Amino acid sequence: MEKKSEGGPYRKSMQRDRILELLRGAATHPTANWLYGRLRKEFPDLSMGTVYRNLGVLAEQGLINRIDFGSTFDRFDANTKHHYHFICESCGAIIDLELAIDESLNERVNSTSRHKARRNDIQFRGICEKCASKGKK
Amino acid sequence: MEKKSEGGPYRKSMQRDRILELLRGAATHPTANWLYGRLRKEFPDLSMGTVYRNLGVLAEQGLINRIDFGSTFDRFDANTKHHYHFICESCGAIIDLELAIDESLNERVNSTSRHKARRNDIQFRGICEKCASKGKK
DNA sequence: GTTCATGCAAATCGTTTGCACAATG
DNA sequence: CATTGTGCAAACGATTTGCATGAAC
Repeated sequence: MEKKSEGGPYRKSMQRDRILELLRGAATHPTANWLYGRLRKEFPDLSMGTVYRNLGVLAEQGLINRIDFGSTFDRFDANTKHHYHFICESCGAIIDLELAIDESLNERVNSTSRHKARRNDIQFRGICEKCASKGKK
Repeated sequence: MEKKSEGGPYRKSMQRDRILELLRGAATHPTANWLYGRLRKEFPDLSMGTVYRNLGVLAEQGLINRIDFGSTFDRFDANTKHHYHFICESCGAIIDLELAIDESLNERVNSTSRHKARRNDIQFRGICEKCASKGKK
């Protein structure tokens, strides 16, 4: 609802750079804890506080998005252009889809109700490519 | 990911009945805390534990759904048939839409990727009827 | 009466924050 | 050197759980 107006004059930090790199390289959408586990190998005494603080900064800079549906954990996404998600019901992965954004869906809302829809987000649920090929369920 | 297989032989309880009634009567999607505040008038020494436990039971029975996007709170929904949501960017309300479910969207995913989509959930964002009529930007 | 539901309080979990020190510009 | 970033630990807020008592069947 509110806007945190702006971002200060950020400095460079190894930890932050690596968090962004990991997020950019990740096929799915890591949790803070996954990043923490990953980064602790490079920064043995990294703290969760640092991970969260940097995720906050990166989000403020618009370099990543915080997404949260379903699970108890927040997940983070370095793909900041508008896109839909696929959630695998078998392995839990959250995958970015290439599918074009369909703005015309907004008009369905606007013509059948008095709400003014400006944007829509879709999560598809089913079995992801990987799980499907494993024949898992 | 996991399935909690089943629901035991539940007994009747005033508190649970009222929680379900309140959820059914609610236009938007209450949080546990809203229910707690509301119910404390009828059950002065109600505890949060009871609210959460009952929400869990109702969800297990398939009578309500737990939904959580965005906010820090879980919200609950007594409308268990598949439907899309509208989230007001002005007042934060989460509103059920009448809009027909569009299964054909799944096919777009299935033809452009190797994932198998079975279901899709859409959240529209914008300004709700109420806020729009108030002229609140 | 046996089992489930309750209220209470403590515990848990993910996330945030205060602080003193280290690193950046 | 002024300020931002860090690690640590404590704080936080939402949710969960253990336990003794009370209600449902």
